[in-house]
Amino acid sequence: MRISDTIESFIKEMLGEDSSEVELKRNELAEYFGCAPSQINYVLATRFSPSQGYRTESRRGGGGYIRILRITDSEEQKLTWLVRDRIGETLTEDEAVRIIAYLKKNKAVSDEEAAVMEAAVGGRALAIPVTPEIKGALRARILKSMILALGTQENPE
Amino acid sequence: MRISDTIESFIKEMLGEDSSEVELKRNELAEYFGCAPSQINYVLATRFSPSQGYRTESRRGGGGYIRILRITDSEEQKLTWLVRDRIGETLTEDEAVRIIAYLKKNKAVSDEEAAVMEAAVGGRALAIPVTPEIKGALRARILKSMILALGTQENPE
DNA sequence: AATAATAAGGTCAAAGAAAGTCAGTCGATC
DNA sequence: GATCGACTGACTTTCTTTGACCTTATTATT
Repeated sequence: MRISDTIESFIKEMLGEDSSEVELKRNELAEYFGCAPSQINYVLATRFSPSQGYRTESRRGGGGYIRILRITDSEEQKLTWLVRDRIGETLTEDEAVRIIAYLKKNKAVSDEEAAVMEAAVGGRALAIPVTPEIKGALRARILKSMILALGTQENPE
Repeated sequence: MRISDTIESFIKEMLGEDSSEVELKRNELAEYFGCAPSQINYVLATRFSPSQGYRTESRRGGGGYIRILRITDSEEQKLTWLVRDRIGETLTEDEAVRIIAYLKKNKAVSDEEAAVMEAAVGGRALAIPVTPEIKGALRARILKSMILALGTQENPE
């Protein structure tokens, strides 16, 4: 039996029914399973990557830890793609605001990110002598680019 | 459990709801938590820095103290204003990228926020039939708006 | 008043405690 | 026999904790 699989099961057991989050000590776990600590990282990388529906946080130093989180309901990415398809060639400011609010509500972006995005497509930013058509197109493109940047930012996979 | 975290909570507890200021004795606190006095300084440095919305004053000698103050409109903002003044009426893509890198380096924005910002002023977003002049002005305005949004946004602590 | 003693807090470097990285070994499979 | 997944260990980076020494303020002494 591959030890990686054992560790994987163990963690998934812990995540189990209820909690969608588990915290562990890398060294303890490694000792428990009698393997190299770095193997834990291997397991995380191969079995708990974002594309597999998990996210991990960690901290080094004294009292360090590794936290594994199940990405809850259909994952930011899906939202992202959906929204991206919903944005056409042009966009009013109102529409943009609504879309950003939606992203925020669904935890696809943080409050800060949302603020940045709104600023980028807001009236102040685009107060410039171009036709309304161009402005609309601009808004759509800027928002798309930003959302896309978010999506491709994380997860080196 | 990390003792630094315990001390952090303790202080935040004291700051609590109402008071935005708390005064304490370094040695007393250290003894109370059974740690080296200098650890208090460590906690202050890592958890109550200006960029985290706090400022500290202190005094040595007999009757000395350490005072911790929550800051309302802050230091980091200063960076923000500075940069904002540095951005003129127009901006090339290269300049924008450099400014964003600067913000990132100074921890004024996170990696994600930087990515969003770059996307907003990047070539893809602004690939639209307007003159280079307008594009430059647009870039400057969008970036300014976004940075400004950051400044007024934060401080949920 | 000048000085000495005492009572704080500040600094910094070093040690310790985790976790991360990456290149490379080892089998199994194709 | 080349490739792929599992696994390891040496090295790196990050965060925490401590202690020895420094600076500054107050208080007591002459």
